[in-house]
Amino acid sequence: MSKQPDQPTQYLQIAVPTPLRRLFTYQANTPISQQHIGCRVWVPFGRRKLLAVIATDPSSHKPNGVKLKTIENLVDEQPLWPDELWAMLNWAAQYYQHALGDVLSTAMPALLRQGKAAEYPSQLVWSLSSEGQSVNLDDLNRAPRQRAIMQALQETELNDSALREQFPGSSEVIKKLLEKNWLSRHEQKGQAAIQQGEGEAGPALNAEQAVAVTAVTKSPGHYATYLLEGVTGSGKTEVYLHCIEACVRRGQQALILIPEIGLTPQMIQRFSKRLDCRMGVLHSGLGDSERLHTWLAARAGELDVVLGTRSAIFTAMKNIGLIIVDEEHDASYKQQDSFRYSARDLAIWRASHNRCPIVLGSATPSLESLSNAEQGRYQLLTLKQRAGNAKPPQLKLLDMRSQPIDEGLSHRLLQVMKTHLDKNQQVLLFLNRRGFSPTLMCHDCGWIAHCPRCETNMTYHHRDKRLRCHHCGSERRAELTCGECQSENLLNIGAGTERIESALQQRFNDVEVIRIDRDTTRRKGSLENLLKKVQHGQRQILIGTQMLAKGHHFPNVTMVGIIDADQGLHSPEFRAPERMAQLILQVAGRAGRAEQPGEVYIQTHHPDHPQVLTLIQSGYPEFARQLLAERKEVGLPPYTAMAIFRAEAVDRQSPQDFLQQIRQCLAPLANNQIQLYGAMPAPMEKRAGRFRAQLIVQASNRATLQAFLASGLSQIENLKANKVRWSLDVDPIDTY
DNA sequence: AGCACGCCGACT
DNA sequence: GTCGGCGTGCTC
Repeated sequence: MSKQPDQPTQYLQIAVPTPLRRLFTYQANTPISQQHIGCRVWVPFGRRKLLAVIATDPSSHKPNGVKLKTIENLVDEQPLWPDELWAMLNWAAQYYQHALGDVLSTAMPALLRQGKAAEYPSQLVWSLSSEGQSVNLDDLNRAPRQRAIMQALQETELNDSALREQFPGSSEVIKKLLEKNWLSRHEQKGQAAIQQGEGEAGPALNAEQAVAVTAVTKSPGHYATYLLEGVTGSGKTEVYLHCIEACVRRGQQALILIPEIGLTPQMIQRFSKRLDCRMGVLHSGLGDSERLHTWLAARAGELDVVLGTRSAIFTAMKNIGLIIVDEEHDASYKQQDSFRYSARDLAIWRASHNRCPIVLGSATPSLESLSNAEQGRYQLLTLKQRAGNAKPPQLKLLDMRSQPIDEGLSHRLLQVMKTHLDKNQQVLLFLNRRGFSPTLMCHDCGWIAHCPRCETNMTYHHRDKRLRCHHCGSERRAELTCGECQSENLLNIGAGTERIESALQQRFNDVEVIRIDRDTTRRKGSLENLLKKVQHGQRQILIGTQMLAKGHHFPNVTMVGIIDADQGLHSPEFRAPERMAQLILQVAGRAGRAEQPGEVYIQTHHPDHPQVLTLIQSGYPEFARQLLAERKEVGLPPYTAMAIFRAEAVDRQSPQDFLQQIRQCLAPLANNQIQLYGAMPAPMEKRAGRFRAQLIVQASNRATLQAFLASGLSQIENLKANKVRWSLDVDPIDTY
């Protein structure tokens, strides 16, 4: 492209995908205007070519002191993002103190990140040619790979990626078949990710649900955050569906975020059954080209509803009218590496800047959201009634102190289980610890099997007699003798789900015991199979981890047992009690969904603990109120804003030394609104062979924190962190 | 984060 | 003599 002689050279600020928190100036070789902000460009960067984004207006001022390179080429004619989303991404880079180039890069569908055109991707689709259709498969018995491919294509045509996935390493075979003229190829627009809903009618709303729907839908075009607090089974989804229908009827789009859990397909199915509109779905199982297709369709306004997990918050929308965040307290909304954003918090920003309502739904809202509701920033909507008049489950404590205990199960718990099983009902037991036993110890000398890479015990898995570290994944054959004294007298201390399962199988030998945890659901489809078994069964015992807790319907479960409620009481994590309560109530919510009222038994060694008592006797809202009072007392979030600098290295000392340097950069900038804690070792100092340390920054509010971090970071970035990897986490959800 | 340059140990 | 270990420094 030739440059007009009368035009001064244009200089562009470019956001390059690198962790460096600054923009880079390039010369333009083609006329660029303000309209190009948000367009992708290829740029030379160091010794490589990177796909970057034009971040600001072109300027005719040449910055001095640096040699400038020229952009290679402009990829997009139009900006990738609508203004509102562009604004959100820029804000997020600021707020989370993350490099804009990196933020923009994570906000793009993978194919756009690779430089593919922002057009509906077409797929190569393979089918049999007319000649191929008349081939007799039995003639191909001596070419089994050819036969397999021909057979598959006889049943249905396959797109290129599916074909190569089903028949890995068969490109030569495919070439052969093509030469024989048995195959044909054509380009087809990928449509797979877009579904047309069926618009089936739902149940009538009860009074509380109707109130909630009216509140959310009454003033379109205005921002408000609604905290929809509804116990399990109270029909939050029904409220969502009505709000979405109203939004779509007005001709606007709805964005729905759901947590990253195995039941995404069920949720999708439920939505597509009910909603009579065009729905796009974004989840982890999707291929790159389907993702891009959905993203573009949403941007073009060809979708009415977009449903997806965390990263769906980056979906471009043409006319957004409603955002829903289901299970808003769920930790999976926070990205835990590189760009550590909270999709829930970004969703609130996005709603407020688009002047649309946002609904945060949960049976057990986060303390942040409850406090926002209390202070009038959010509007609280409560659903107390369970659908079909199901009675709320009763929570009962089982005092474990000086009780006879069999493999972690008290005799009282076993008795109650028996009465439920005798009535042909199902019992669900929850234990958030998989494997057989968390500790393998020598009875003679006290030696314990440790992880070589973490400062933790290894968990014994009985099925394959191996020790596994649940923190770093390292594993080995379980020792038969003590590593210190060669004694054969090794003890398994404590119990995980695998051990409970086998103990129950022995005790209730005529009852089917089903274990659901990461170990029994590793294979694709095995979770679905187990769930199906449970759905149709009766007189069964289910034993499982968190996987059981989230969202599934178990209509025949009338009793729930929490095997160990004490884990949350001793953790150094300040959110641990909140998490534990949310988990217990989520599990408790599995009981008594049908006509039979449910019973929930909670085993504890601390039946007098005030937190435990409050949760049992007064319920979650009161429990949360007390926790909030404590947080206020000691100045923890949500009453302060927090950020954590983390550092890790192969040696123990250098992470702490490096954070100490950071502290020295920050200390002079601090005032009485800022507190620094650390550098100190992380709660689990050694993990996966690396030592970790942290420095906590607390400020009286988010704006103060924000300004403080921004002023300190340029200096910090110039520190040389040799061998130390460091990161900054704004609004961390754990100090892990 | 990449990626190259650069300076010291075991190989053909 | 060279292949390659990873320390260090830079990226418009």
